[in-house]
Amino acid sequence: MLDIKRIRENPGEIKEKLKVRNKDYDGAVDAIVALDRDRRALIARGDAIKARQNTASKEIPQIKKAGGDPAALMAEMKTLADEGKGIDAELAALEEQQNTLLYAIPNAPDGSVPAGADSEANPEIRRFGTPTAFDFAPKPHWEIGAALGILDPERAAKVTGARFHFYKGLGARLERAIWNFYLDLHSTEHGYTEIFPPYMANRASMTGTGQLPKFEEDMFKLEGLDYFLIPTAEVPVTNYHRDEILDAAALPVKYCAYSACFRAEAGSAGRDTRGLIRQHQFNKVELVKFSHPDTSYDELERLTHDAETALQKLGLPYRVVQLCGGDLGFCSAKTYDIEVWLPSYGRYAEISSCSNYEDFQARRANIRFRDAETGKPRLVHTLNGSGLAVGRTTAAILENFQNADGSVRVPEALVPYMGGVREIR
RNA sequence: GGAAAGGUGGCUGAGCUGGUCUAAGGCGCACGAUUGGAAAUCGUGUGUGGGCUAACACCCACCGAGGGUUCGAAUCCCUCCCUUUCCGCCA
Repeated sequence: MLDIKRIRENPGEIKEKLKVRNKDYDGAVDAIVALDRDRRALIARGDAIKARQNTASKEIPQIKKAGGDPAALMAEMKTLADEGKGIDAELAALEEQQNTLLYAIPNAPDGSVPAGADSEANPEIRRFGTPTAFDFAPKPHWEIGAALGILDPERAAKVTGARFHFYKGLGARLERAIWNFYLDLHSTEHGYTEIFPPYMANRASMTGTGQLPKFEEDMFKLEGLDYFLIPTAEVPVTNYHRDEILDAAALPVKYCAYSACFRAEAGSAGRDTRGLIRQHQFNKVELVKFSHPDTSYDELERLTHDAETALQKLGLPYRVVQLCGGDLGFCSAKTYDIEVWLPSYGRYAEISSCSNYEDFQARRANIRFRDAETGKPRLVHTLNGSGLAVGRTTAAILENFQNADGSVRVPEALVPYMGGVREIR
């Protein structure tokens, strides 16, 4: 969430920044400012009562000790206590209203974020390679997978339901090879510490990273427990340091994590219904950084390059776009999407999203570092990006490296992970 | 899942028959004194969040979390979470 002090002191600036998102938050900002004024007045009244209670409760034993009767003072205390409870209740109500509004306001975009309504307006930053050319009619990955007997959505629909897949044989091996390759790349060459997280997280964690309270319908919740299946490893890995003060000298703290990811995909009915692109369960390697505020935008550039390196090593053509205001995620101040060339779609498709959340998440999750100069705790900046989505990589490999006879070439970088297999046929 | 014992500041550890707790003592840390320098010793300080401030000062909250009893709760009661040990189950 945004800093209430920042909103209080400069509501106009916040309103202007939020306008880049192509939505109007003026009303919400004004409401927060008004609530904040009432709330602070109430705090002052409540604190004054508590101060009186504190002094009086020290006088009572002294009066008793001196042989006096504290009845009058105790009567005053009784009325003070009742008054204090009334104020506390009023204050709690105001705070809840204010938090509801604060939790519903997205992050203020960075100054470099261009205006724009949707993904059509995302500027392209750079490209690697060129869209794959074929001298035969290429097939979509779901047809390739079915023909090779390595992808089986039909049985997954029987066993579970729509938007699930069985991988089989070299298909399963390929998927596993990809995430192992990604983890090795980032942990050994890019300096990320490998983490293997729980696949479920509690409500406090989901609130800390921003999935809750706004996006509860997008997640799978466990019945009878306040646990949710994680939509990304970002949730457990970022919350790993929730309510902690990190050592400033250790920044940036960098983690990479493989996990299965679970998304309800409410609202995407009918979209990407075939193939591996949009599943309820998919594999992903996530990169997470906890950065000093002064260097977080440099860290975003590096993180994006780290993710791109994986595609370069695989030889997959891609491009990097910057998300415009209307396409920017709720928590993000700036996001680059990496899009891999997908022949069946005839366009580039998202395979990674790299974002600087600044202190928006850190404030919710209370993740800080101790400032070397002042000795005081400050909020870190959190960043994350896919490094990369595994299922979509499998799809991209099957499609971009398919041969006329239906076989698929295994990228050189993955051959060691495939036990020497160079071709899936 | 059952039983028991616990959760106190950066760490350790007392308090837990309600009011000198404004949370002792120790360790650690910071600064100062002492010293040629250091160790040792002595002294002072040492959290987080919030309110009000130009700032200091001052005030409020925080003893796992949330409620309750009371004029007053670290202390008593209730619910939940977590840790440890034993039992059960289990990969």
